[in-house]
Amino acid sequence: MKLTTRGRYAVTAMMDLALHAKLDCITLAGIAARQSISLSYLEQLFRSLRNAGLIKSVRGAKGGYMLARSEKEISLADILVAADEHINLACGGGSTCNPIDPCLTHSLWTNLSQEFFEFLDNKKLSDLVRSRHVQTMATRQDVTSIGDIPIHISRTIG
Amino acid sequence: MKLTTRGRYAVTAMMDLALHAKLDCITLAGIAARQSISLSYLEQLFRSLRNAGLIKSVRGAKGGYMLARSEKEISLADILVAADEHINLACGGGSTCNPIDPCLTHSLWTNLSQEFFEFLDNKKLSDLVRSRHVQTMATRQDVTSIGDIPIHISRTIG
DNA sequence: TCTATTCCCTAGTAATTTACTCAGGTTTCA
DNA sequence: TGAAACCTGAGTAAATTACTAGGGAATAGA
Repeated sequence: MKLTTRGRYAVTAMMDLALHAKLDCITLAGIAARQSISLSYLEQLFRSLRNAGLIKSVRGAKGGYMLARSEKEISLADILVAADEHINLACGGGSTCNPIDPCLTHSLWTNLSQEFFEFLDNKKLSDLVRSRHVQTMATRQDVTSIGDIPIHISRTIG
Repeated sequence: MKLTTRGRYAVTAMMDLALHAKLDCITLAGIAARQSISLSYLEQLFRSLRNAGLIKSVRGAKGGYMLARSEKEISLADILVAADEHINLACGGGSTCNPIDPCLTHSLWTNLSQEFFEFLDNKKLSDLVRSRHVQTMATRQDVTSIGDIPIHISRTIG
């Protein structure tokens, strides 16, 4: 049971938006630099987020992105679903499981998926950006991203 | 956020064990037939479940498998973890995230993983097999699996 | 109007993971 | 002894993931 990079990037990018696009829209290039995410990949991701109505875009020079609604009205579930990160543990519905003859665990997964969804839907973007850790990180990123010099530290440290 | 077939099979097979191996051990071939799972694949899976101490095996003719401990002492988390279905939403820890310079969402995923784990650890095998739906299914499978004729219904129905 | 900047879109692709199959063991009961 | 069952390692096709490439379209400012 894991999350793909896509889902993680989506949440990271949305938090970046919440932290930095308070008054004006911000560019994808900025997010890409701050969060060390490929620009092209982010572009694809942002199309999904935009289609889902979570963000709005301004085209052209001085353009960029900002949240389409308040931080309080965007949940983790909203973001993950928008990023095609379906919260669905259920069986695909192959020949071993169909409406007439469901598999032994069918209702188990259906119910669990629902519970997970509700859990994630109760975590709002506003809650996420409020944490101490995120606040510290955001300030640091504002500083270190000047000049777009990504800082890479070898994993062998520590 | 999804579960792989492996994790689903593991839970299905453990439920089958709980339902059918009450007094004596049961064969993998039986589980494979009842649950429409490939025998070879089940063998691999059962190796993991056995290594994790969830089931015990009896080799030789008349051999088979049974639960290694009580249904009440085996949780959904136990099964999923044993099946390599790690409950870990956290970032892999690439160059963008390390102990010194963690990514923006690092603690978020760590905490969420923990909450999901605890949730799944509270669901015991005994709870799962007690549901009405499972009881009905189990009885049906006892009957329909006689002669090992798998029943396949086209997905186009309905 | 031109040009740089930005979003927008489609298509491809290498690497990884998944869900198996295959081909043999080994152990035990009858 | 031989059938029934577990046990094991190796291989592999298909799907998925995490990107890259290469353009196009809209807009601000000169």
